Amino acid sequence: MCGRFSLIMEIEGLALRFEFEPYGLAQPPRYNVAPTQPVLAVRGGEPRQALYMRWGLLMSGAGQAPSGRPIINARAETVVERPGFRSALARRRCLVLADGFYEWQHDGAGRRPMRITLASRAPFAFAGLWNAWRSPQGDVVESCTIITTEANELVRPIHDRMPVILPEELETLWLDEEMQDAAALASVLAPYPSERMAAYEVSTLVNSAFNDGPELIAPAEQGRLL
DNA sequence: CCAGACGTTGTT
DNA sequence: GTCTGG
DNA sequence: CCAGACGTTGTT
DNA sequence: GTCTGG
Repeated sequence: MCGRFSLIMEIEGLALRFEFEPYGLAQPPRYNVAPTQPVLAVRGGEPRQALYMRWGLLMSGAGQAPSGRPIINARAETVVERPGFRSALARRRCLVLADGFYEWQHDGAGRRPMRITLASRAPFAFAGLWNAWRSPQGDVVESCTIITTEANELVRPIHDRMPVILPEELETLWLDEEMQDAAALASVLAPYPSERMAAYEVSTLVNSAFNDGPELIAPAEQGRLL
């Protein structure tokens, strides 16, 4: 799954790479983005729109409170058929920007945090869905979820699920609101190729969502490399 | 019809 | 909202 | 995802 | 164990 990630590049670089206007967006380097925190998302249209959304989709109740816990992930294998995701998949797709994500490898009693990046170390986009929930007071909360799929060969020793990273050439397709072919959308939600990714062990400092700094992405002493 | 869930992960 | 269960 | 709290009553 | 908060 994907429950923690990083986004370190400055906003101007992200704006060039993902084709949005950076004005008004402050993006401090984030080494430990956790559920319920704001994430930088890009929506389709001309031009594309970048904004912050709360991570964890608030499933809309009938106007009162959001129902249940926020949903930080959606399964690619079932997202097409789930009622709760249906309208978001049709009309509210987005990119969630990142440059690495963390998975905890469980062995015996222990747990080792691993950081997984592109081999190039370039930033990338998770396939996301978003939602707008209006509170009784009239406030609109925009929230999003990250789609997951089965792990590729690189990630499988660490964990059996991984987030969907969109190949750069498919980002526009994912954001295209005219695209309504469910089979075509589902085919986009595939594991990213192992040979273009890398993984290494990091310090358990990343375990606490209160920690955030460059030391979180430093390779662990005598840590594993994949 | 209304009421109540709606999601994932991991662990057992 | 939209779907399932009663 | 992980970390950390988790409860009431009455009395001070 | 289970729930909430980040």
